[in-house]
Amino acid sequence: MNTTAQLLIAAGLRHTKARSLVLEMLNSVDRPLSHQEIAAEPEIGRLDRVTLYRTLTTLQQAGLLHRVQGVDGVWRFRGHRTRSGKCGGDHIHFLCVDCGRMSCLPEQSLPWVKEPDGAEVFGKQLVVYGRCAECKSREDAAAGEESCAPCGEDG
Amino acid sequence: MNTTAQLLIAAGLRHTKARSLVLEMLNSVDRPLSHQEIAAEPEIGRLDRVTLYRTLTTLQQAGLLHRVQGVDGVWRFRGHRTRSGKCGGDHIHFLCVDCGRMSCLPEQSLPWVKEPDGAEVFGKQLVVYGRCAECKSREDAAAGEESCAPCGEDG
DNA sequence: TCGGGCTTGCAACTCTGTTGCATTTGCCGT
DNA sequence: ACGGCAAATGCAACAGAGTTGCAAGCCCGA
Repeated sequence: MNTTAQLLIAAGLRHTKARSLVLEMLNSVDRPLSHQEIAAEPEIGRLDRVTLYRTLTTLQQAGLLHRVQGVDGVWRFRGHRTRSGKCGGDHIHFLCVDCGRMSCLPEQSLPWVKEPDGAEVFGKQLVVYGRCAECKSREDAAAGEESCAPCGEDG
Repeated sequence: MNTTAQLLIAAGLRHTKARSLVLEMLNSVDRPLSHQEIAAEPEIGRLDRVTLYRTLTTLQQAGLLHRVQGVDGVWRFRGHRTRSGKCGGDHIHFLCVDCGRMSCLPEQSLPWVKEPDGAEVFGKQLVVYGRCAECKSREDAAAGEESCAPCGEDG
């Protein structure tokens, strides 16, 4: 019995193939992955799309994952217990709008926010978006051929 | 010639019916509106969906609007020049996950964020989500009939 | 007024995510 | 080990946001 199975059982969930695969994968990566990225793993890609969505929801509700949404409207999931230690998700995230990869900025926590009068706050998320170092250098290298203005948001 | 037409022309855009209607509406409301909410206006609802999407994009790129995305994945647009003054969009937003209304928290600006090494930042957005005062009191009143646990994110 | 080109409308499509239902499977008690 | 049942999975169909291609219409400058 490996750690993944233990985590599932400890969370009061049944130990199924889908859950093992997904949890195993998300706990082995140090950034939040989208449904698409997760399904790119051959083993997981063989699962039904719906099963994957439901598995992710189940694991998240059981407290084994957290999820963040990018400015592309896509949810990304990350295991709480990754190789580099625990990750509670309570920090800023960076999304590259070119390659779609999201990364955590764990040293920068979320600011305190005063909620509107009478409102109840469930959560908050701060997403910084732009171009990651890899995409930037790739595009800078190709800039000689054609200029492509970065389409800034919040104009 | 009213102010809306002047704004369009000053931005280098043609003065068309669709753009006037949309800009007029967004500049008369003090919170960001989704495509759906904008199309609920009878005059605007008569426009084609695609036209409305394209109009919003055009106005945003021309710097007359800014847009924010909620945790529901839907973009919301707000005019820069509303009744209550200018709004640059550089503040925290609150989204009610019950009624879907987004509101600005103008007195709370976004924190400074250190971008990852080598990355280029286009923008950032901080969205706080929960239940607004109205929805909360409505649900609290109905709580006697059936209890509905708020499904917390980032579990 | 006229014509070029930007804008709009229409149809079809993509992508993310959800719902209902039948089938399969994990798991617990025997 | 086995049987039953609830939970999990797979399948089909759907919903909603947003996009693309193309033809028709409208703005606006000449």
